[in-house]
Amino acid sequence: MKIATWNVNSLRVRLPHVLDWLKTVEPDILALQETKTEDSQFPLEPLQSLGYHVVFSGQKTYNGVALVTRMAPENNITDIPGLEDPQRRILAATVGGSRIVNLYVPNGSEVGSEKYAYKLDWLQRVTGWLEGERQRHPHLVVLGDFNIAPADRDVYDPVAFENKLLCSAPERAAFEALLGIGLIDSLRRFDQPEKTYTWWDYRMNGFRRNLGLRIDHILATEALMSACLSCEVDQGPRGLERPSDHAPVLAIFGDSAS
DNA sequence: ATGGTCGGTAACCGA
Repeated sequence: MKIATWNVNSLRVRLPHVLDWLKTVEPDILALQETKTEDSQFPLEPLQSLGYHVVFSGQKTYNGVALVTRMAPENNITDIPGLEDPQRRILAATVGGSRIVNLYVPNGSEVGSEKYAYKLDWLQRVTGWLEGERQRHPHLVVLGDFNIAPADRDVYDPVAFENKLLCSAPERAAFEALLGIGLIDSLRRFDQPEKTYTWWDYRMNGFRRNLGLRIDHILATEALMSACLSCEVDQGPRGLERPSDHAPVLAIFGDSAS
């Protein structure tokens, strides 16, 4: 079973990349963020024609999440108790017996800003809800754009980013709290190339110079992780013409998840 | 040199 996450920064612009990637990699589940598409405008048919089910929660201009799945998604959720949020950032579904939670965590704008406070509050509320999800679903995957680089090795210049957005102590503590409910950072279960990142700023030739951060993650419960065979970043799509500023992250699970 | 580039949408905002 192949499970992936990809912030596409506008699904309509990135649709050719997404379709090519689905054909090449053939994931069982692909979680998309920043679709930036109202549900009435969602490009459903091209994805369905590849044999996928699709559920989505979008809005105009900003945010938006989707799940592209081989097996039919069940018990879909786009809103959680205790979080009245018009921003479309959460999409959970049960797929093939596993609970899949796709998150587009708020960016936070700047440490100390109103958006930063919203980010931390959002993370706290979502983590509280996920604790219940973890109890209800032994096979739980939480994946998406977390907008948090968990440690200094996830940052191309840790000194410059010290206590800056995406790296501040409260954000990293929020990420640790998420792991604390019983989730594992799948990429760190495996050896990775030096300086493995998932996002590179469009400016400054960031990708060519590998000036990146690792802010997109696939977390899973130990019951699933014990069957995880690999997790890696696919930098290929980031090098295409008109790329997203994020690369997909892909985890592969064997059959023996128990 | 404290910039720079995208996407969405129509002068800027958000990332």
